[in-house]
Amino acid sequence: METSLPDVAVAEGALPIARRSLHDEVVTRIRDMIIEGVLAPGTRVNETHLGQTLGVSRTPLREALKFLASEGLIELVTARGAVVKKFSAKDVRDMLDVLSVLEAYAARLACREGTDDAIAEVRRIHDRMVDRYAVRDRLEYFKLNQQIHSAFLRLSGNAALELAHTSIQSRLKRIRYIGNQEPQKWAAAMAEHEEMIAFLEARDGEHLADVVTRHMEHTWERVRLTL
Amino acid sequence: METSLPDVAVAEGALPIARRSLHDEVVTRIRDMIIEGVLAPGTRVNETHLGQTLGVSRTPLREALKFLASEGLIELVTARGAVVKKFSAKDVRDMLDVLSVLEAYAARLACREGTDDAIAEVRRIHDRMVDRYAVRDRLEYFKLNQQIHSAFLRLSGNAALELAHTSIQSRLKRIRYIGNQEPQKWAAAMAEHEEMIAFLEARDGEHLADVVTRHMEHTWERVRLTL
DNA sequence: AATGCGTATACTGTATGCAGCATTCAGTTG
DNA sequence: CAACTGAATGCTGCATACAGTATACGCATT
Repeated sequence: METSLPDVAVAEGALPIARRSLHDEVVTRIRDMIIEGVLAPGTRVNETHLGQTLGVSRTPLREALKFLASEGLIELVTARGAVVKKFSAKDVRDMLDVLSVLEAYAARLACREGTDDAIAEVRRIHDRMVDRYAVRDRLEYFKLNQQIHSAFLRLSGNAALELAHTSIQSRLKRIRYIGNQEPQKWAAAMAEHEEMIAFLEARDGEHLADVVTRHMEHTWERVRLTL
Repeated sequence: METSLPDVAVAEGALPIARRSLHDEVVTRIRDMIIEGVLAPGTRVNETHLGQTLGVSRTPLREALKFLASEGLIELVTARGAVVKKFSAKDVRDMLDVLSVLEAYAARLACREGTDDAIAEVRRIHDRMVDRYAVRDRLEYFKLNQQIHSAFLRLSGNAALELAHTSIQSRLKRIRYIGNQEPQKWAAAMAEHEEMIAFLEARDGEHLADVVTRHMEHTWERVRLTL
């Protein structure tokens, strides 16, 4: 027997085949539909109809709706089914306030706990985002922006914090996507991001927390007019 | 026609009949089972079996599980079903930290936004809790304690804050229930609650935030040994 | 005896069917 | 003509049935 050969065929780098369950797939699809505005707030979701659109039976669809209801994106009314939640200006303001509190806390943690590698990874995403900004690719910019926030939260090493953040973020996606239309405001947001990454690399938690809070305040100003 | 009679028979005071859907009922039942320890962490949930226990078919049961998964109480593994989540000491510590941040923020809001009536209501629950403490009724004390925290969060008037708090609180219920066994620690927790209600009534947000943070820190000390 | 393979069993994932409630529209009555 | 009642329709809520996958056990093989 050739000793150099491994006993079993194990592909080191190979990840397990990503087998997303149908309801998981459906969850993200419905989320996207809400973000894109296909499912407008206040809309009553017809299970049979939406099921046919997605090519899925009602069962996994219903399971997905329950999941989204727990996230607060959808409201379940007894015997009347699922309704896409409508957010008032106050609701949005409240969510941004909570997000602000969470991110400020995450900022301090990230500067303390984040590994150099992980911070470098955030920098890489940031640079890609700068590229997208340079050519004014709004959709890609938006996606990378979301990625940065997620990566940033992950730096904190606090899973509960990450989950709470993700839940609110998911509810706000639609609104944030609509906002940020004007070039000036976009540029301002970009500048803040530059500040943020600098403080992160300097591991200056307090200043980073300040910028993050300010950033969220400005997000409100960018967004409030669209409500 | 007798003019004093109302045109239509409308019962002013009568509330609409509370019709909870089955899956909603199942959600709370499963939560309770986890808190009581009937469903131990790490347990794989057998849908057929649990369904028979609750006298429910698999459909609403599965829907309830999806809901709880979104809350983070249960983990969904593809083709292997639902597993009751196991929390490490770090997980618990992290959750308490986030809770601390959220409650400190809620404290400031509550002192600013809470109506006198609402604060009086919290006081009433508090007094009932004191009664239960006097006779060392642990279960009732525990329930009222949870109620106070909920009522307190509601004072803030921020729904997103409340939702985020509830979600984490729900995950911690089991652990908090086990903790607080020792008379000394229980007494200390009680004393902190006295402080809290006093600052709330004085609408002293800063001091209230301090006490809340301290309270959470002590909760960790009360709980850490049971992990 | 231990290991690997194949089959059987059991459980999850999805689809479909049925019952009950909400909504709407038409008929009826004042 | 207006308002109310009642039936018909459509949708949700739940149960059951079927298909696909994981797990466990036994058998064969080395």
